[in-house]
Amino acid sequence: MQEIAAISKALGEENRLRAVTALQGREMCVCQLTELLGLAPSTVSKHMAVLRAAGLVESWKEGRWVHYRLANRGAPPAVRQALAWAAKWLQGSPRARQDAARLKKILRLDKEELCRRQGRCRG
Amino acid sequence: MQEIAAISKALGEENRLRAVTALQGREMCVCQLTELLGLAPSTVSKHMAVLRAAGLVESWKEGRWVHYRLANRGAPPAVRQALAWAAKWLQGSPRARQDAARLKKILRLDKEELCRRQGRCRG
DNA sequence: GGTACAATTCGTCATGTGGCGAAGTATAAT
DNA sequence: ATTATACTTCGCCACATGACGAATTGTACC
Repeated sequence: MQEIAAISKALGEENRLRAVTALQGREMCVCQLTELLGLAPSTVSKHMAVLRAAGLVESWKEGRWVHYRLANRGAPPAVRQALAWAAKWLQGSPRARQDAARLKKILRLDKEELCRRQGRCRG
Repeated sequence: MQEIAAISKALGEENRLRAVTALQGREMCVCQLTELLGLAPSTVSKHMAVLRAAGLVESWKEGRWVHYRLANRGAPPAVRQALAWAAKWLQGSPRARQDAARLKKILRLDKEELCRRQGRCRG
């Protein structure tokens, strides 16, 4: 029951739902998610930690970057079904559409430029 | 997206999951739920209000009693599917089993006796 | 080694949430 | 009308959570 509660709780927050939706069909690093969500990196990191603790996403390091993807393959059935549920009903949501448009632009930028846009590279 | 978040948030709490599980296939009044969950009536009432706001349960008055049932019929598909998901994966949970056993006994008592057991009738 | 930098962790704050008991509301019984 | 009672609302408290910036960590590049 705790596992089901953890999954539900993880999905019970708008910004995390936005992240999950953005990860539909692609991998993203934290800096891309940060740009999309418009939150501080530390905040995004915490959100992703919640999603990972619930088993909804998995992450791995590649150089300095940490990539996240949905835990579709090899995840418990309850998790897969929850993700499918969220994806299905968020599809038409205005917020999801809006994010999808912004995401397109973000994915076109390379990471250096992204960083510059966030104003954290001019040390 | 807010609706999906509200549904998830409502299900993201153990006692509310217990209530939803108990309502599987039956209606219950608040005093029965209170006995099952072992919480104060006011707390149970608040939990049920959250579930109702998310569209997961519906309630109606019958005399002094307020009955709750799952919002299966006529509810939005996202709600029905969420309830089905929760029911499916809570089935085997130890907590759910334990509650099911206690629930059997509670349902055998009539409401007067229930009230007496809760020690709120000896004004 | 030293610097740059993506990400996380830490410290802090404001707000949200779960819990209770007391007070209030609505309905039944006397 | 008065009392009893099933539930909700209100007021309060302790704790959880989302947000940020600062400090820390791990990795690449001089």
